[in-house]
Amino acid sequence: MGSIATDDIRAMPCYSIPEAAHYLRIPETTLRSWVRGRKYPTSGGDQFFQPVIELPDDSQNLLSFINLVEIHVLDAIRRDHRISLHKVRIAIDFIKEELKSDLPLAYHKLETDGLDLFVEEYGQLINVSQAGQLVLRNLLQAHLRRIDRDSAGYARRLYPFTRKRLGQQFIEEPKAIVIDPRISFGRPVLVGTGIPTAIIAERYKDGEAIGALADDYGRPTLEIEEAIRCELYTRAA
DNA sequence: TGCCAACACTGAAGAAACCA
DNA sequence: TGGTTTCTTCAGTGTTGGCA
Repeated sequence: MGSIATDDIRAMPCYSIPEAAHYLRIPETTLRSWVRGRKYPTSGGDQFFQPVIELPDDSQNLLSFINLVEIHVLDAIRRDHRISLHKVRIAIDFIKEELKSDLPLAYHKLETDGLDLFVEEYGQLINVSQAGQLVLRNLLQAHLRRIDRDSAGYARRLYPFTRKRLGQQFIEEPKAIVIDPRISFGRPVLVGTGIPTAIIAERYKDGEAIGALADDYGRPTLEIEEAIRCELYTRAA
């Protein structure tokens, strides 16, 4: 059975909704709906949109690192391939049952057995073509490749996307930024260092040149640019 | 105490999916 | 095919907490 201890640092609530939305480049309101649900008006009165992601503590609006990974995967399924949330819920329930895991979106079996199960279930739900299944598979794999796992198969590190999405171009983005709950309180840092991207972006905003920052930290210019992109991304970008 | 920023909540609109 | 429902997003308002 796939589950994670509640005292595991990865299951601790530590990311606010705006913060998680920023790191994962998802509209804040969408993320809020996914984790808290929301009511919406219908002709027969208000209905409630059920949350898709379960927070570690319902009384706090804080996400865990595991939630971050789940949303990273959900985002690939939902937004990049435009699968309706209704179908996503059905497919998630299906793989949850098949994988015997409470956290199917954050569990390694999604990458092995689950991906095919999901594609298979998704195919049954909407009768997707072989070509469509291949595209879905590639997109999901691109997102899953950005997750490092421990020996038990649970997400240990996440390499968030830092660039604006243009079709499938983002699939080959460099893994320059990492979110690791054991480093810098789980805030994004340059890979292989403990240097928070927020510090780099702050210095850049204060007028320091990218080249100077690269020299100062002894890191390639590309990494500094990725750090700045990660932090200074806005919806208008 | 008042100001400000960040966050939370919700109405409304529009697009997409669903269904008879 | 058209009405209804679902979902996403924008925009506006309310709340809360930090700070001078």
